[in-house]
Amino acid sequence: MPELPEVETVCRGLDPVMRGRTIVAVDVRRAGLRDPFPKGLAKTLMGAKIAHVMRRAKYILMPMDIDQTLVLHLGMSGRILVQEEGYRPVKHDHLILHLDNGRAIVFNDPRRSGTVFLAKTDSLETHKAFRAMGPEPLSNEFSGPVLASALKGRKTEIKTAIMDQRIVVGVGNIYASEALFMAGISPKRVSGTVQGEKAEALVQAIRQILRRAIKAGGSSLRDYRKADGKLGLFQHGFTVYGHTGKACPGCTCDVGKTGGIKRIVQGGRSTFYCPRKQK
DNA sequence: CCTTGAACCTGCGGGC
DNA sequence: TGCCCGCAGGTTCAAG
Repeated sequence: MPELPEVETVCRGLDPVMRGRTIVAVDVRRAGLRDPFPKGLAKTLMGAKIAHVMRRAKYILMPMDIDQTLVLHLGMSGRILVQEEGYRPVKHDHLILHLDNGRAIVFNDPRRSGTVFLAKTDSLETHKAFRAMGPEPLSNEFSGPVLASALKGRKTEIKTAIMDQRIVVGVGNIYASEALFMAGISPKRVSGTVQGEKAEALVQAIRQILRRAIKAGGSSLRDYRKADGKLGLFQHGFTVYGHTGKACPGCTCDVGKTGGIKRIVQGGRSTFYCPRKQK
């Protein structure tokens, strides 16, 4: 499910509710998700005060006053909702944090591809999960030359490369297709050939698409919800994702003849693009 | 080191 | 109605 815009939206929804709050009860409803929950998770969290909520890549970080940071990842189908006091758990609610303001923070994930772990706050960046990560796409550390250099010599197709979190973080299957369309680059292009102007265009496209998606509160296809339970709206802003056979904007060609937007599979994932506009 | 493909898990929609 | 298939926003691991 969630790519950078969705995770960012969830963090923005959680922060005002959780900032400075103390965890007064922890409901661990199964042994783990993709990975087992840390040993003694409930005991560790009990009584801890959350400093604030922030995002790194597609991870949600909750640094606490115990020198540890609670780290959550939503995987494919995860959501985190703010509920009121007296909330009754439903199917796939796996972890619930009760706060001293009466709110319940509920992590629900049907496919259980999400994860929850604890990491030392002062050495977060050296944690296994973050060590090899590429730059944040919306930061100054991400630029045409930086991307070009990361892609140099790579043989994989560009679509696969920009979803590789070591190249740049936060871009997933939807925004990869959308960004490549915006940049006019074929998803099948050998990534090492994306240099110079092409790399610059792709960087600008990735930034633009992610910013616009954040403004819309992310994209709700099936599972994803904002922390208040409402839908994101950027799915209405897709140009190519899921638009197989439709004309792309401004395309004057006859869709009946050209087939319009095409769906292919790369690395086991669907890719959508316009073979005429993307080279 | 790079690249590829499979695996993890549940749910939904389409075709028969 | 039921069954089977393919598909779904991510990451990790093994093997070549």
